[in-house]
Amino acid sequence: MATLTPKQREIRSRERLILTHSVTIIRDGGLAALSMDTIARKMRCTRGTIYNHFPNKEDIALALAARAVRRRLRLFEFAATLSKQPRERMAALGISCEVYADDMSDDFFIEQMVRHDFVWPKTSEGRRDVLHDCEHKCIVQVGLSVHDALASGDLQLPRGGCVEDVVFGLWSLVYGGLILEATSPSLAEAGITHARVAIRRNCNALLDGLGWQPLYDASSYSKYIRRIKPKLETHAKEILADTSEQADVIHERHASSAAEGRT
Amino acid sequence: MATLTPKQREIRSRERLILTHSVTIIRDGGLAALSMDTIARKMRCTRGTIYNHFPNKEDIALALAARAVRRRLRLFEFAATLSKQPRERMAALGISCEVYADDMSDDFFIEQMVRHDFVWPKTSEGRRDVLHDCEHKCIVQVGLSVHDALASGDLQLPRGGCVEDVVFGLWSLVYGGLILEATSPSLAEAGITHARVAIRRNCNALLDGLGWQPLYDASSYSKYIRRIKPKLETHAKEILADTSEQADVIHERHASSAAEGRT
DNA sequence: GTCATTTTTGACACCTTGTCATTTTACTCA
DNA sequence: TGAGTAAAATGACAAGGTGTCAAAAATGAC
Repeated sequence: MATLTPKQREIRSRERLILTHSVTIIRDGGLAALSMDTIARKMRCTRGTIYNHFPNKEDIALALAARAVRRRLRLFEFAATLSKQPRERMAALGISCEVYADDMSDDFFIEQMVRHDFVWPKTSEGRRDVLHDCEHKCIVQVGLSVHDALASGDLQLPRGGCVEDVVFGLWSLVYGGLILEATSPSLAEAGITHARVAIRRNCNALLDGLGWQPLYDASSYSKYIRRIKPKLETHAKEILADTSEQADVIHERHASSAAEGRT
Repeated sequence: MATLTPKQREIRSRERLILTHSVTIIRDGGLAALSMDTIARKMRCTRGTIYNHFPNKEDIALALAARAVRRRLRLFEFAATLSKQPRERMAALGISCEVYADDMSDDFFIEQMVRHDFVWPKTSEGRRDVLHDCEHKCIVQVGLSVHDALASGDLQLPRGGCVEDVVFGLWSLVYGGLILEATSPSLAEAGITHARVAIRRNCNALLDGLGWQPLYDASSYSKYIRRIKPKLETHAKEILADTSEQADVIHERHASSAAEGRT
């Protein structure tokens, strides 16, 4: 069972091919354009074949989302290595979100799309778990820097405050801000023309409000960002280029896939 | 043209009936359960009749969303009357968001749903404009309090900062937080069990970070919230009970609807 | 009560989904 | 190399949704 026949290898690689084609379809037609038929036509096979790999298109979207979160995690992990100072590391994590939304925008969008009522209820539980697991790890990663700040004394939480609340605040601010930027056409009209700048400033204001040392200093902050942003962008490209990661096969229509994929 | 025949009145009220039934359907089956067929069956008529009022189900959802934002605006406007002190007024606006998400949760959810790729592109431009207009007014409402704070000297913006950025920050924090609370199952798992408390604390930290006077004081803050939240809840109920607002008829299939609804 | 107008109807053509018996293909072993 | 078996690919199917439109029914004016 160790060696795979050519056919088996073809099938296995098709998993990835389905995802690749799906990304293309979603990119230039939105999630609405993704149908088993569209994919099948692109792959020059019939719908039935695709059903051998995924139980429905929602699960394909979820597989894409899972891959997206996995990539995001890798970017976060890299960002966390860029500085020893907790507040700088938080800044790096914040910027990595920007980079994620810009340089891995397909992934950024699919993550949102998958939450929707039309998609979420139809997805399979197993794959949902994979997604949650990665998400959790992302949150933990951010939490580590907050813990470090506490340990080093840079940050003192107010009575009743906890690490998770801080993480949640930054997460809301960055994610909320990016989503608003992406989906609220009334934003520009409301005078918010540089959402990114505003998000950065607001994150810093929040951390300052918590008394996180050293407090925000415009020049050293922007100097630091200028230094690390290119690194993050380069790393994002590397992550995107990395095709080594195995597609997580969960669904099985024929018993064979199970035997081949697990035991 | 001033007086309406019984038939005309029936047709006009049906618009509202469609929306009412749609809310019920969405509430206990999600937006995915909403189909022209489902509505027609509930209303004891055929799909064709509904097409006389709305060009597609997406526009029904958008009409619901527009009504939702209109209600949100009314709640905001009320919240703004609750205190003369800018920082207290900001708190009232923040709490009104909580009340909106809790006591007008159908409206809160439909607002999000409508943004989605499956819905947005299919909606009619006219109704999208109505939505944007209301949204804009909501933002302006929050902006007024920030301006007041500047005028009174309670707040001094940092070099390069602008009112809109502050509004955007609070908006991201509250909206982002509420959305995360509603859609991220990994939240609890990550230790964020009291999202509402966290959101409040983070908003205050953000305002403190900007130096907005008077700085956060736990006891006076919670005393204030205890005083105004019931008022907001009562007002929310009143808004929900108010059926007077005219459904904004935009779509017309028969020329008659246009003549009746506009000139 | 009749007639012109407007509304409602239901059948239509079209699309997408998920299933499954049947056909085709690939691998194994002689 | 060829036969047999196991697996995968196929395409036809039923179900269920959309949006349209000619025809039927209902309404209100006279």
